[in-house]
Amino acid sequence: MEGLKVGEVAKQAGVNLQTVRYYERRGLLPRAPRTGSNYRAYPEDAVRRVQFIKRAQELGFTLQEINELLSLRAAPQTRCADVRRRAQTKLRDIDDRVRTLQGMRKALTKLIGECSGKGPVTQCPILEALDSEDEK
Amino acid sequence: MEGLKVGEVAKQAGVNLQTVRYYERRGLLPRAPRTGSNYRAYPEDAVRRVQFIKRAQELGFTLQEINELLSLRAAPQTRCADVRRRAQTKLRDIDDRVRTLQGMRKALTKLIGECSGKGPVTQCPILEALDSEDEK
DNA sequence: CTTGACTCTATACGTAGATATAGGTTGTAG
DNA sequence: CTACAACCTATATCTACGTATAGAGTCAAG
Repeated sequence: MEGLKVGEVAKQAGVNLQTVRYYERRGLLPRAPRTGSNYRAYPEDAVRRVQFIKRAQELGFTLQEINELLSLRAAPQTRCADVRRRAQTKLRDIDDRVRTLQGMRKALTKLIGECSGKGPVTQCPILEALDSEDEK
Repeated sequence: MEGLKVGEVAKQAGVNLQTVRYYERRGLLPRAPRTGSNYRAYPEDAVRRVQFIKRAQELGFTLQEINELLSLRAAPQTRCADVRRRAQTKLRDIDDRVRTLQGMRKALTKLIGECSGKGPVTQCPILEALDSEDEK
């Protein structure tokens, strides 16, 4: 029989069995075609898709947002300008996140530097770094 | 009376009143000193701290992780090497997130480029971008 | 000295995102 | 044939993170 069974997808993607079915119900995975005995038969790339979802979640995207990201391919009937507009919105969102993370990154680097030095680290450099972000 | 009342902190930080108290209970905000009538009197920087928490949450950090980030100042008795080690762990975590986001960023940029061009976009470029990330 | 907006604690409820369980079917190894 | 694992649907339960409500105290304006 063609395709992966739900347990195989779950195992390969490193998630719980129920999670895969849950994603399908939520529409994050396309509804898998069924075998004669009503078993789900997933295409190979379902595993990649689940892994993508997990990664995106770690970055703070909700399942709803992830769905939007995943839908950003141009479906035949989708107006190109629309896809473009939505992609640009997502792009701005991502850039924001990157900027904030780099603020934190800088603060941590500074902390590590100071800490390998001599003096005591008296303040909370992460808070400071993000403050200066705000002010700039 | 010195300090901000809980409602002022909440308003200035743009969060619900209960959220501030909740963060205090969870240890994300230091327990505020109380006035004679048992009102919380927060220091000015409580607002910044709440804002930091919110930002970090949007980036996918749990309250537990945020607490760890906020604790990364060197308390007088904290061993410097320990702070350093923890900061480096967080730094790696942040770098991972940035890398994944930049993979997505690239994919979206590509999508936008293709879409402003002529041909139909048949695949899901976000998935593709992250795949190639994995393979490299 | 009352009224209204704020505070307190304690407890209940709500939502997102899973994860578990119950009761039943299928597929395969012995 | 039997047993056992993996599957099905439906429903219940769990965790993290809030948010709301109840019942009572505080404070400033009129």
